[in-house]
Amino acid sequence: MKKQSIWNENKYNCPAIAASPPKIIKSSPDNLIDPGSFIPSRFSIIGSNNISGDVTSSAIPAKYLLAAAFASNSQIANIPQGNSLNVFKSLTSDSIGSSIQQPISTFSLNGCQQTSNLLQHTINNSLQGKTQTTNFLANSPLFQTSSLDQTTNNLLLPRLGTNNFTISSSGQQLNQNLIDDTISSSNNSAFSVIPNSTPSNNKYTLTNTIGANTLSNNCSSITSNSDIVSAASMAAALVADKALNSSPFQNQRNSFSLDNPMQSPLNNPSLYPQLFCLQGLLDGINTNILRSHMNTSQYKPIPNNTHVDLTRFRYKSPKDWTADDVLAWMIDVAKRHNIGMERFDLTQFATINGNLLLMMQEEHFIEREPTHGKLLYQELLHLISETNNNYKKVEESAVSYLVQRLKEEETRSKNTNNLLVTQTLDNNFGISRNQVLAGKAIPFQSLLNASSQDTNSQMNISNSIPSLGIHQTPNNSHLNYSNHEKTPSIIKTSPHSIDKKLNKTDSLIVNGSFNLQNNPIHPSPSTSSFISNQNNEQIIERTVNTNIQKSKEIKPRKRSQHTKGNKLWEFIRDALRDPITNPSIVKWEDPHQGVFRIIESEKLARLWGEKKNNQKMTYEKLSRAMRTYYEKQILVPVPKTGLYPKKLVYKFGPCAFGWKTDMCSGILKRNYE
DNA sequence: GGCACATTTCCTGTTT
DNA sequence: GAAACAGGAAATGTGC
Repeated sequence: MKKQSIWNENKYNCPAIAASPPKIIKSSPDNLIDPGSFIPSRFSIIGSNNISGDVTSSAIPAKYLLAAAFASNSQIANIPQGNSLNVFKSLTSDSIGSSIQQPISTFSLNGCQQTSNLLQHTINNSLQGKTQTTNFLANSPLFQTSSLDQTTNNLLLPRLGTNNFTISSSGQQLNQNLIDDTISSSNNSAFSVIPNSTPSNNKYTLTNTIGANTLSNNCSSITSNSDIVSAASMAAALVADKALNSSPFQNQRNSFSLDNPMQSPLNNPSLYPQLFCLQGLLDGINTNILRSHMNTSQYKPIPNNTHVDLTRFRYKSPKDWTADDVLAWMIDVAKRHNIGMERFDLTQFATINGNLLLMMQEEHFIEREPTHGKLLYQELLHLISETNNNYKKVEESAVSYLVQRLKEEETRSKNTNNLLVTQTLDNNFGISRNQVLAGKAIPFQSLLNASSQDTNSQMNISNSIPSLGIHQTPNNSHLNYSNHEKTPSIIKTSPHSIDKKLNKTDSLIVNGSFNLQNNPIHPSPSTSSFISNQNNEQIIERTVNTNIQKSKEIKPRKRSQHTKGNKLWEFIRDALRDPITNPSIVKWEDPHQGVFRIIESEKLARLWGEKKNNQKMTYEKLSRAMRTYYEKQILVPVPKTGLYPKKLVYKFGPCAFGWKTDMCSGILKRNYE
């Protein structure tokens, strides 16, 4: 008998459902995913709204279902034909209690090679999903409240005690084994199915508790396992909605409101096509597949502390990396080089933190990871080099800005009050005028520190700085980065002690600086310098702004407020974030490089015209305006190398911000102004 | 009213 | 040949 589902197959425009339920759904890029034999073991599904770019994933076929399950700390089981079991997950704890999941054991398999491929593919995609989901959720203030437990901070919503979703059912028809499976792990599962104590109407209630607010949705009957999963995916959609509601992207979304049932995912599945595909995928699966035969003792829940934030390392100096960050970095390397995780021995690095990593030589890497050690070493060198270049860029920008301003001031005040200029610089930046004019490198940090100490500043940023982890010195003179470290670090230890630890003296760190291929480079910026979110950017910008105003007391130059609303490039940037316009009107070619393409040029122009109340806007005019951005470095020309389409492709430049967090845009923005 | 700014409009010439 | 690109020059709307 065909199952009656709460999801009407004809109701949704879902490719996976449109045809008869597929037994096997091929999934790009490797066509390896077979949902018929590969499903999450729990209903721990993180929903993904169709936000584009670097915010979250944009598609959830089977692989993302798995990815989501993985991201939400669910175990993943592969149950091939014959009900044999293949489990892959493990914990590799380090001294601080963090851990990372990776496959450790495979049991007898049917179709061994295929399963192995699936496993690898899934792990890769799971990690990818986790990163993206984390990125996405991390942008929501919802997850940044002070009530977060330290041990779960930066983790996904469902891991938080006050943010649990529960699907509580009052029905009798749930598969008892299914209930057993899910209820036994309800505390760790994002979405749990819990039988209601007063069975009556075969309904389940989707309860979303976030803080003090509880929202309940009464849903239809559950008659199959896939109904449960569907319900979980709706819960996932609600998670996404909650996150979006409180996120900076809320204005760019096309979503639903719980207050308006007609906009709920139940009634508007086109907004959540990925989620609504799940049932279609799972309809092709044996309904008894959901671990109903498993012994739960084989399937212990993963502890709460098993999440690793796979993006955090990007915002830190390598020397500040924890062991988790090191592992996350390795995963990133593996992903970028298409190295299967099962061929990447993470355990050998499980207790290595950033400091130790920086002390390791190539042979240490190779020792621990014979196959890819060299690659890891080179990647680390590259990262350090890149990091320092970026840092240098900020410094240079700040310095050149100061030089420019100082020269202006000097010209202006030559006949008036030369002392003022000197005092202004000294007071505001803690640096000497001669130092600036000599083009001497000035630690960028000193700009922040000096400014934050200026009690006369129009803007008090001192409260903001600690929140970013920036430590201030009592002295506003030239700054030694090592003064700002929270804890004593091995970086400050002598080469001798380094030698003791690794039996080598030649490391990447020498006397507080990264020593890169015998070329001394800039000292490592403190952790704070690597925090590159928009808040920081704004603070940097404000800091410089404040100082600009101070140094231009004669004639303050205020920031332009001439345009109504967004500027053109901001409009395009926002369009790239909006699922309504991305990818139909604009889309990313390479979100990491900031390369995007205009798909529907005239439509984009029309939208821009609507925004500016100008019905005569054309792409020709819009593109002319965009070309003015080349001069300002908001856009940079895209090389016509054949890498990208030759037409309608643009690239954000160093002075564009917000398309991807960056640390220097605030400074550079001021600079071109 | 003057100014700065961010486009907008129009144009010619070039490249894809 | 059409569409897009490039960039000069002047005009425009807005906010200060």
